[in-house]
Amino acid sequence: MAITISDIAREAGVSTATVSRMMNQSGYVSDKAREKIETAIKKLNYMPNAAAISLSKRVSKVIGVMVPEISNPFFGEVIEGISQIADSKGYAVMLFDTAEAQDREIKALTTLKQQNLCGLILTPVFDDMNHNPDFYEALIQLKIPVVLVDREVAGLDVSGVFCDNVKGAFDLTASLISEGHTRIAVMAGDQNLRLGRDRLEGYMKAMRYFNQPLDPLLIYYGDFNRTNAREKTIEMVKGDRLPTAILSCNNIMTEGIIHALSERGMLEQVTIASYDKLPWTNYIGLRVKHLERSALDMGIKATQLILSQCSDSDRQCINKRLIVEQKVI
Amino acid sequence: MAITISDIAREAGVSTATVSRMMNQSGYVSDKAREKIETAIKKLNYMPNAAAISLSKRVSKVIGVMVPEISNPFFGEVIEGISQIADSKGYAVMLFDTAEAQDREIKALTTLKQQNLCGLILTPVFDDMNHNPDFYEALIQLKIPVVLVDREVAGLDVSGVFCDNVKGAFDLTASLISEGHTRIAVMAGDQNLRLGRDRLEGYMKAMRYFNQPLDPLLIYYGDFNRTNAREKTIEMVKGDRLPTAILSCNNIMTEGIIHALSERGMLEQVTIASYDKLPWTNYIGLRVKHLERSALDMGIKATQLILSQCSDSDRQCINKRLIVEQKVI
DNA sequence: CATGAATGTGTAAGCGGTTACACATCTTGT
DNA sequence: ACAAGATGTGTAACCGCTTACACATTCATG
Repeated sequence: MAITISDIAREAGVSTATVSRMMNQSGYVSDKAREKIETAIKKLNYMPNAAAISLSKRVSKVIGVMVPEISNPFFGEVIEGISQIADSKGYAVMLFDTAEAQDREIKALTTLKQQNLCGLILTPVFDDMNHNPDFYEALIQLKIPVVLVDREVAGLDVSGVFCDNVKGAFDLTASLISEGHTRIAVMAGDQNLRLGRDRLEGYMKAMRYFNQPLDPLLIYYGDFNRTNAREKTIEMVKGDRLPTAILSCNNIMTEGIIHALSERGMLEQVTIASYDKLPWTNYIGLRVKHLERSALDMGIKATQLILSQCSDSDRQCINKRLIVEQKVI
Repeated sequence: MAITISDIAREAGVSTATVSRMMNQSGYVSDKAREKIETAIKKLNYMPNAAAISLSKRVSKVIGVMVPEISNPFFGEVIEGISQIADSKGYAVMLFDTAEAQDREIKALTTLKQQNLCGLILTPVFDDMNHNPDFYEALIQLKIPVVLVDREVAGLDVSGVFCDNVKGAFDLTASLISEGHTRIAVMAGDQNLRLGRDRLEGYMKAMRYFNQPLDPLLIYYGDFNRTNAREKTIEMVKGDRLPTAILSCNNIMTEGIIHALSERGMLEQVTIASYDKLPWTNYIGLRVKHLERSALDMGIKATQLILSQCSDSDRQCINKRLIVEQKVI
């Protein structure tokens, strides 16, 4: 059987209340008592039971994390950032992979609800409240601090760490234009996601801003996934008038695009610009223009945001909207 | 305030004990009572408090997962597999990233110990008990089911999901030999890890088995990391007698090797065989011989193992050592 | 029809902490 | 020297759920 607070109290010759007060640095504890308790804790190697604490305090030092795809390196890095901070502050991380599926998202939320989590870091499957009302209703009912990562949800008043998607796509497109490209195709992402719409908008904005013709035939609608992007690219290069450059709205689709072009032996003929980097292109000297931002940093910032909201006992904190830097490389 | 079991008991006109018995399908509950309770649960949308359950039962439906590097796609996939099974069985996953650092591993274990986890899936930083005695001592003291993934620890009597590293490296090497290669270099992994030694052994075994000369100058000691492998490869190709093939003992080092060869314009001249696949090579039509195994499957198997041990109340289960399939592609 | 087993239910004591409250004792300022 | 606050500590109720135990029924059987 594990050592309990009563064991410590007995060993130190004080009451459990005093031990508890000292553990929580709440209330008064004399130096003498403190010392005796510390000795007892060391001697018996006492570790408080998290469930008991959670039950009486109604919160635990556990942060919930929900991501739509763990094996996406972007989220891998985000989680790494979260884990770094959480670990160092003595918080644990409870992870849920929603696999981009709404039902798993809902299910995860119910599991989560039973755990007295101190906060939730979330990248939702859908960033539209109307698209997913049950989920968002349940989310609000949780009444715990929530921090969104990467996908902003219009109308949901919680903190978040995002990037400026319009600007990012604008900058990438502008960079292509400045290199003299005129026929620039875009592989847009899922238009059900705000982020997908914003990036497409950034592209269009740049085209207009620099007085480029906006050819609707150069707009391809992918859905952020690899296979689909590959198929769409094959379609794209089938015609006679090849684009000279392609803007890919995320790194996974970029892989599909590269795959398709490589199959056709056209990798040299088309310039690719990718939203988010693809580390491996560097290993083979394939220059892919991309927008770089730090997923690690996004994870770190999100965790700091959550922790500050958790400790803010009176819950008076204003929700913060952090925008991370990103630059064309 | 959340709905508790007493609310349900009152609503259904029974005692909390009956509600609890019905929730746990333990003891007798009449159909009449069962029905009334079910109605009450639906009506009030009751969700039991995990901390309370954990406190009274001394276990929770939470599986601990400790991996040395989340952003490594191999572990990403493992976690995905774990998450799939855990989710479907109503278990939550508590994740710890040890970042290949012993101190973080130890720290994670203490956090973990306080959580009444029902089991732990673990890929340790060091697979040698003597190398890390404190950690393994603490691990055993946990007295919960442990399942190792990928890194076997000699002398630690717990379940695990592994692959046959000697055989894998042997097969890869044999495949290179059968293609007529004679000067086959090997980029060995960290020799502090059993898995590193085993893979090197597989290479040597194959060379001997097929009567190939075993040139010690063809053995390079990497440490499973990319940058190091790149540097070692640059060294390797500097000399006059180039190897015709390189066996890389993991996929991360393979990236470093490809990087080095690509820089030198030698990618075509050397055949690469990699322990574990590199999905992206496929996108650019770069044929890299590799050993394929399913990380997803390893995660799934590990979770099933943990769950079967958790439910095996009398803890009489023998530890199982599962070996996953792998084949040269 | 008596009787022991099977079935069904409630009471109350935990699980390991937290914390309101009561009750000291020690400082101050006057 | 004394009231009033500051400091320090213990008692016991409570967090929400499980479960041993006691007590009722109902059922099958000789």
